[in-house]
Amino acid sequence: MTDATTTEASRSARELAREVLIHGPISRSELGRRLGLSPASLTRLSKPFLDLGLFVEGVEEQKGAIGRPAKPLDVRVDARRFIGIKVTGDDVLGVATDLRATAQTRAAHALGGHDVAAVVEAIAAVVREVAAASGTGDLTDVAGVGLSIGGNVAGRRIVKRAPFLEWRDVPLADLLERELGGLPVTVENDVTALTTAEQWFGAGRGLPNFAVVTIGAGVGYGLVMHDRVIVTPDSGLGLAGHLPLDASGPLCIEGHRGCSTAMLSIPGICAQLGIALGREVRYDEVLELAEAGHPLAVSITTAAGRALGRMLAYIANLAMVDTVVLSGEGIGLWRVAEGAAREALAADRDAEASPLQLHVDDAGFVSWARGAAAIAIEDAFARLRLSA
Amino acid sequence: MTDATTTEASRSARELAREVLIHGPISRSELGRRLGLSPASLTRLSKPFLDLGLFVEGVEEQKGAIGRPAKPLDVRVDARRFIGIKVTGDDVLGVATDLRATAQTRAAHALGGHDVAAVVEAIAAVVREVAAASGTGDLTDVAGVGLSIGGNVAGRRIVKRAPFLEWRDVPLADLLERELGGLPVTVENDVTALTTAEQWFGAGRGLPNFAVVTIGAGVGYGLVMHDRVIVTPDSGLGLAGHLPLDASGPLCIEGHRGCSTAMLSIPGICAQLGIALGREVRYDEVLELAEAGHPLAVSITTAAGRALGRMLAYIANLAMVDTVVLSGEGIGLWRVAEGAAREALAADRDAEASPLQLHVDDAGFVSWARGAAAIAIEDAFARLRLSA
DNA sequence: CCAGTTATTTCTGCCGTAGAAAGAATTCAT
DNA sequence: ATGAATTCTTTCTACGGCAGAAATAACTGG
Repeated sequence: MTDATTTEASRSARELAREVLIHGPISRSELGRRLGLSPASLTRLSKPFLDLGLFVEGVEEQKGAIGRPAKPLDVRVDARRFIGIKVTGDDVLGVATDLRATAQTRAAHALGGHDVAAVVEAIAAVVREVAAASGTGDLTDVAGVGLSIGGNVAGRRIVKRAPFLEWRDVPLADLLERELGGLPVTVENDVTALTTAEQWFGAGRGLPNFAVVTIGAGVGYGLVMHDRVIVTPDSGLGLAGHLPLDASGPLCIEGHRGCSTAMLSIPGICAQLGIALGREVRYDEVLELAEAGHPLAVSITTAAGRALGRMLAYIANLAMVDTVVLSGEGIGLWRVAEGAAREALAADRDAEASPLQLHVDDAGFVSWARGAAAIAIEDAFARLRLSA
Repeated sequence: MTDATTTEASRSARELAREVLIHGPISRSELGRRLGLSPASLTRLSKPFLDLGLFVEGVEEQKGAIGRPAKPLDVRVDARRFIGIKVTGDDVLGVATDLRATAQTRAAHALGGHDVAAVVEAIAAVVREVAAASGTGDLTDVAGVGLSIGGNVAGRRIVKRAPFLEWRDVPLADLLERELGGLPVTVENDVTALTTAEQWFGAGRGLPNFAVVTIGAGVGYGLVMHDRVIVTPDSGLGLAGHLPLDASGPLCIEGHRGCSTAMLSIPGICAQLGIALGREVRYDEVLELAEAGHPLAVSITTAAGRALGRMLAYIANLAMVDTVVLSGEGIGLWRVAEGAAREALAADRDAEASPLQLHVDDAGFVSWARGAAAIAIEDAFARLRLSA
């Protein structure tokens, strides 16, 4: 794979690639300031990326400025294609993306069961489907496949524990690479993957420190500090899913009263209204009823908003971040509960403290698959060899 | 100050100094492994420190090992002296320390009021007193003075806001440097300083990620991630001082029910028992009564322990650390409330999660002054010039 | 058209590091 | 005891990455 004239990307080269991916188009002189490098170094470092066709020199914009106009560097977003897949207990959702994890096509398959071979086959089918619907339609020009999964993942290859799939120690990357003829596959915890996507391409783009809260089947939590996504051996255990938020709230399935899952997750909220109404309710319906002013729905979503606000206060005060990104397929709650959340946040936070920046990523389910693609992109850059 | 043959310490030199300070005595080969440098580099980098007399080559220990025994590097702890000062609203406590912030002498003065000039004079008096009682007794061979203060500090020189002293925008470092004849003075928030001391010389020694919780006049919180103490513009506002921990707890002075200050601070705990007994109680007395089984004291300290356990769970889950250091002059609470705290921690934390490591620094008030000295030491190393 | 300004490239030298090999100080086996 | 093996440290040399200076380029505004 690696001939004699290529070498592993240096630290500076990797930082350059990251900066252009996140902030491009961006001029060499601006890059020099950000990375603390001289203009000379920028010329040298960017050359191999231009030669490879990964970077392009954009046209100078910004008229009116004095002096020679900059020729900003940017990634050629269609230089590579990636596929991101989110696997839940019920289905497989896939997207084909460009180099900035922008989804171009999507596809989904329902899962019949949790048998490993069957799931691998379903994933492979989704991969082939989204690949066929994008680019040349050929799998061979896909640069990588990312897989995101709710659970604990080791070394980006092995699923240690996935409660929704009832899996333990499944070498998913190996299995899928075999199935896909050697295409590089990377597996990561879903919240970690989504956090990476927000950091590189989403609402946390370029921020050195921020947290991510996801609302969906459960409540997820991710943290970025010093430009790095925090991954611990406990990542994927959903430790932020059972924070006590409301001493008079309902119980979750594990018996925690008013915990984040009971108060904020889609099943938690649906169950609360369902019990009150004596029938099953869909999540969309809860939100619609709340918007229409239905007293029970309003009461439940307002309590959820207050719980979310309190959770945000805990995060701001303990993780010491000034920005939180809200995402997940259940983030529609924000539409009806933003007021209650902001009120509770303000009550639990010092008046002199700098305000917490909140960003909502409302792409819903696609965000998860996009996160998987971001992991594949990160991996592809880590594998990159540049000519000397 | 800087002659032509000296130059600013390189990144590797600074990392070497830090590693030896934290882990010395330590052999060059072990240092090479830790810092990712070749043995050759270690020889080169450590030479200027040996020439300056800051490092010594220890005697080889550890018999029984095969091969040439290592001559471990260590800092010469008495090569420099530092002074650390903690300023509260009521008094000034100072210690003289060696290069590892080990306190050798101490002194304290009560403050009559909060007038800036008077406080500066009191600090200077404490500095002179501890200097006179240690080393040569001369101020001139003190390498630096560190000051730690409860409040918001800018640029390690200006006190932006110190509620206990009722100060705003006091250029304390400048004032004190003038008073002390140009001796370098560094000012830092007390929790940040204490956190640095724990990281370099204390219970968090060498850990890349951990949190610090202090119990004292208030409740403090510090965070270390990726080997760096997290400092935000909000540091010193005491944001973790009003976390809701017990919905049925007492109110704090700002009206938060069952917040960390109400449940855990020395005044909070004394007030609870004081109200119940109808008389003033000292903190020591509360702890003694609780140890003796006094029902009210036990009830109050047990509730405090439960609140502390819950706070630790929030920290572990949201700051994503696996270690917490407990410190502060009120940490004696741990003696009587450890059981309740650990129980509450376990209840709020997933059974599969890795256990939270807890370290108690029971040096009490001296820890605060030691923190100030650690800041002075950190600064002295940052100022260091090495011969080329 | 020319001066002023800013961006980028080319050239050269320096600094920090690694690699190889030598040297040093010990243990272990015979 | 003596040599072999092992491990640590130093010396020497070469190289990669970076900065600084100067040259070149591309624009604005008078």
